[in-house]
Amino acid sequence: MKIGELAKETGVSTHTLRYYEKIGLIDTATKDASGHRNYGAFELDLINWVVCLKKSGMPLEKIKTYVAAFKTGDANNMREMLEAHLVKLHKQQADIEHYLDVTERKLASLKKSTTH
Amino acid sequence: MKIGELAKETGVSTHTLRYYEKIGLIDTATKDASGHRNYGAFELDLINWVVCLKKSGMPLEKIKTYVAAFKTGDANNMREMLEAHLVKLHKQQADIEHYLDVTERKLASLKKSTTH
DNA sequence: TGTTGACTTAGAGTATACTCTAACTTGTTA
DNA sequence: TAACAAGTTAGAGTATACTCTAAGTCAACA
Repeated sequence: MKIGELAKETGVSTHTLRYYEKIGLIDTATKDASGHRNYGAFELDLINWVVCLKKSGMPLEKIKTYVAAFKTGDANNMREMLEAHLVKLHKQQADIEHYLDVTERKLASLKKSTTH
Repeated sequence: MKIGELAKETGVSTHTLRYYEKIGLIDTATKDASGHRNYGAFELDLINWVVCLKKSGMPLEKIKTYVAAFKTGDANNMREMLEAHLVKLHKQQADIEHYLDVTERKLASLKKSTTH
């Protein structure tokens, strides 16, 4: 799989994929005969997981640490990070519930005041 | 209420409050005899609402638009924005549910592989 | 009255995460 | 074989949102 296809599959632009390589978030890709990056299922999974972490609010530096723990097989560290991440996700869930509540009440009072 | 107290009440730093004023997100505060910004319940509510929108992922530019609609009394625009925001919040809720699921499964498989 | 802490301004600096440009090479199709 | 799309690099530029600095003013207390 070339970089353009990986970009399509993951929704991450080719620019960003090269950027992730540059900052050391992902390993330097192996290159084919013509010097083009070559990716497989492993990279596809990795990028999708990175996207999942990033979208749930983890900064790239922390994702980098997680990926590094994965690469060195540091399961303890990985488990710790995932557990901390779960806690954050649960907090986000509660926060959003609260924001939904506040927004819904705001909207309701807005509708009320404009119909009278 | 002076800027330091508003900062304490809202959790937004004095630097950031002045920044919000500078970018036009909030109006230039009235000043007391010694030139210090003076805030009341209205500003406290406004900043708390801004924090709520910001924390639920709305960029400052959009918040600015909302606040502007509020100032001009454009209830239609406000309602539209709030409804769009609710949709986004519901999407976020679903996303987080998904991320929780993925993370929990990741953690479970990690624990499994390290205990055997 | 002196010192401490909070306030003021304009403007510079920082952090995060891209995003784009220029100049070039390679692969595929008409 | 010409042209066009997609790949390569190093490095510059952008967007968002702060965050801090310098130099000064003001208010309250010992």
